[in-house]
Amino acid sequence: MGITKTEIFSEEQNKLAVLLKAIAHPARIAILQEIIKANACICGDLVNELGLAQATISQHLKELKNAGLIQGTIEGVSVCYCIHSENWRLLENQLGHFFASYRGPSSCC
Amino acid sequence: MGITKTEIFSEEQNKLAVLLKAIAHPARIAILQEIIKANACICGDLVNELGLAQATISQHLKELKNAGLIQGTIEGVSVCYCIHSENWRLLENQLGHFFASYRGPSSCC
DNA sequence: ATTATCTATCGTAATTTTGCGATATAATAG
DNA sequence: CTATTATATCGCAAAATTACGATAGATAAT
Repeated sequence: MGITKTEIFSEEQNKLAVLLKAIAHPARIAILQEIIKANACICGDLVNELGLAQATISQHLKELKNAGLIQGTIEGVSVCYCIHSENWRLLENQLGHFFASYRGPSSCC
Repeated sequence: MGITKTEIFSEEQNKLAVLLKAIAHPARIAILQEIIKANACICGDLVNELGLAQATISQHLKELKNAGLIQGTIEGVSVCYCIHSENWRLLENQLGHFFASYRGPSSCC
């Protein structure tokens, strides 16, 4: 099929999957790391830093923006991207809880 | 294209992306939550719990196993799956550092 | 106004993902 | 040995993802 059966899962499971999918690509991980490293936001610099075409970078940025992980403000001709701090912290917490919910090895395996 | 350009990214970025992709699906999130909840490992119970076909569940389990997030041991006719505690903690830490590397909002945006 | 620069979008092609029926494999039961 | 049960694999179809050239839109510079 190629279509995920979202109806049978909880809202929380679906939302977490969407956010994780947004990060689950080396280019988008690299973009996020660059944005974090530059602290002040960068923009088309990403095209120079990473070895991807401008259209590709723009598309990845759009996906990260759609997921709410980054936000962009127009700065003259260029666009300044930075982390959406609130959503970033929310995901950080949600993932923290998800991983911490596992409490050590069990009897079998 | 449809092919990710892994050559231009670091080993760390690629590996993290692979692990995140493994979790970035509601069915696999649900499977992991079930395994964690059952503490002692379950197996084909997942087919009953989630509303997916046996072949589909088996495929998701395979992906989680390939990513090293779970492990399965044969228990008679059935297979017992559980969290791979070491790899689980490794990913937990890696993600923790990734999210914590962001240190609050910047000047622009 | 014209030009240059930066970013977004469109269209397309290759590839991957998702889901499942059908079937194969493996282990236990009778 | 045969039947039963549990899981894995195969093959397929639909859909989503990835990447990029071409192009459009918007802003600044001359």
